[in-house]
Amino acid sequence: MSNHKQIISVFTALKLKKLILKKASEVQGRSVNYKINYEMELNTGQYEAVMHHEGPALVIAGAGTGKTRTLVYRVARMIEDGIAPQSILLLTFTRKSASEMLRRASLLLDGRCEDVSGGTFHSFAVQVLRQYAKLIGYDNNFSILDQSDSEDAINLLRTEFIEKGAKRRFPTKTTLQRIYSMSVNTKTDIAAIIEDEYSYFLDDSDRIIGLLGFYEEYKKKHNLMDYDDLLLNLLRLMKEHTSVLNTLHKMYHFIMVDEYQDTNKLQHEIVLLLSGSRSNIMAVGDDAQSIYSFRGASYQNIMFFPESFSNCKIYKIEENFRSSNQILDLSNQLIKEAIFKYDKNLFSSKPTGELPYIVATRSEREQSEFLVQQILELRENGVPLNNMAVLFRSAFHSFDLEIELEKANIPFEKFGGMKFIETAHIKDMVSFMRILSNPADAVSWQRVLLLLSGIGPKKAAQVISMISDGTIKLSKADSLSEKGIPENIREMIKMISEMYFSEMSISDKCTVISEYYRHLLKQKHDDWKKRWEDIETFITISERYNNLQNFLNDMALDPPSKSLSDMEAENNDNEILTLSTIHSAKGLEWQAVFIIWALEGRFPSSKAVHSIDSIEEERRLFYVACTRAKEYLYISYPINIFDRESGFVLSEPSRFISKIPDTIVERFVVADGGSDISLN
DNA sequence: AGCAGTGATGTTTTT
DNA sequence: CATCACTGCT
Repeated sequence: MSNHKQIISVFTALKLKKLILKKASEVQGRSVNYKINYEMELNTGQYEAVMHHEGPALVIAGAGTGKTRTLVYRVARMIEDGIAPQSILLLTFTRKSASEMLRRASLLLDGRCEDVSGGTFHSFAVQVLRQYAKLIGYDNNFSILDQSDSEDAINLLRTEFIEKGAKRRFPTKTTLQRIYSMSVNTKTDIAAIIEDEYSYFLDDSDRIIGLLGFYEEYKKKHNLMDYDDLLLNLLRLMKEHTSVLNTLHKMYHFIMVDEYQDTNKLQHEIVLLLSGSRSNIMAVGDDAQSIYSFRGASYQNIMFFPESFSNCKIYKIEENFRSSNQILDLSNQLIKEAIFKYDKNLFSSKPTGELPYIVATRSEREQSEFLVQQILELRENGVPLNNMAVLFRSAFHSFDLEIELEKANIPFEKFGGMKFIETAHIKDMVSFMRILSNPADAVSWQRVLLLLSGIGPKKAAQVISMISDGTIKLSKADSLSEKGIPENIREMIKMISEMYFSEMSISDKCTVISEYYRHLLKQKHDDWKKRWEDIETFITISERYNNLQNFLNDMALDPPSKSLSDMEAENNDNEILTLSTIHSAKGLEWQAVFIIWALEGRFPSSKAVHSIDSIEEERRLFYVACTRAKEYLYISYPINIFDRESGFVLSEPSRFISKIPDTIVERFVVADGGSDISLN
């Protein structure tokens, strides 16, 4: 968003504020002539939340109770009341869900709804920081490190901290990054995190703390922010610069936060500051669906939300419009055993449906075969493929199924797991582009320099330090020959310099870079042809942008999740089956849902069984999975699976389903029926 | 000194 | 299957 536009929106917001107050006072007495008949279209719980006017509110909305609908109608209602769209801030978990809500609100009312400010906490933070980063010692063109960039940066420093000849292994870059991120997001000392969660690294504690301290300096020096910094620095900006906070208060008068159960301490603090003395804040969420504690989220945020304000209204929405009573019985049963929760019991007025199935198969292959068969059968019975989903705990759980689906010619789209943007070749391309935006971006330099043969960490570090101290500058003239730089590096810097000063469009720059990159790709990967297709997709995506920073923001915060083949499939909107991790399935619903690998050791994951808290989280995850289903729910697990990781044979069904009474589920065992598999 | 190739080792979930 | 740590090669 340009500066200019934001200033205008501040003025419109200010101008309309008087209007709001007048209207609101009118509302108290008699109802305004709304275009939408809210009372008719919503149930009581939803209606009350939609009509909530000013002051803090918490909406506890169980799964499938029309939480999104409530938010959509509230946006429409506020705009009907004359509130300036720009002064409403809608913070959501993904950017997709923000734009989807605003789209629905627009359909409901009119185009003004599209002007509501919205996005994720992270994208909101970037918007603000791009304007004010200077105030806290960053350049406005800072680069955003995603998780793997952050790991790479940590890895650079890691080697220096490894003790020679140590008996135990020093934590990997992934672990280190996780410790750091957890420490930031929960506002806890690194030492405490290690003690609680990584006690086997206790001996390395000092080294880890030292390393992560260097990591922080490194980021500052090279004008880099990781995901956690975005929140942290936004908070700093608001705390240390009242002028910024005041500006934000002038801009945003009403704040709504979706999926509040998945916010962490930093985000909660941001919300508190942002809502200011007006406290026009509405938090919406469901404590039973809190599934992001590994990222520092805490259901306590929602549990204790009312305590953060003096007069917080609480609305509860419990009527479920999604699932059959049979599915709800199972879900309620599951969550009944949870330890901490707001009391709630979902009920549905939907007609009676089938009992959920729990199906045991003898092998993984058989589980896949059973699914294929059942999917085809449902389809025969009129359930389209895009109304079915297969959900699983971890992305790799679907590998075997994917093979079977391909054999059976069932088109599918997978969410979660490895993303387009995370593949090495796309990361390489993004790194080149990031350098064009922030030439001090050492992480990107490191990445692209290592692509060259004969260049390792030492040489790369040397070149990078020459870049940061100005010995090497991006310039139109080739001034590197006298500095003893190897030919291939000179060539690369020359190419980058040309692009840096060029007036070409973003996609043209991408094309030039990709042509340079092609020979490196061929050298490195045998399957370069397949990867090259992805790069062509990347160029196509870049055509949509005319601002480099926006392009890079989106690549870091809202990357395209699908690879080329999936994108093509989407265009001819044929029936496509959804495969998804449960985390990525949040907020979605299907007529038929399959949950696979409901096996002790897989789900709950063997990594989660060590603590009550993480088992509780697995339970909520299972709950989320079940409540995605409208009519049909199939839970399956193979037995007698050898688990390479633990060296054990996994043979117990998931603890979450083993205690479910037989009156509310139907249990099956798969057996051979001639050449076919049949249920009995 | 620093790079690249090789065999052992662990593998959740995402903005 | 990718990452790590070691070792031999330049």
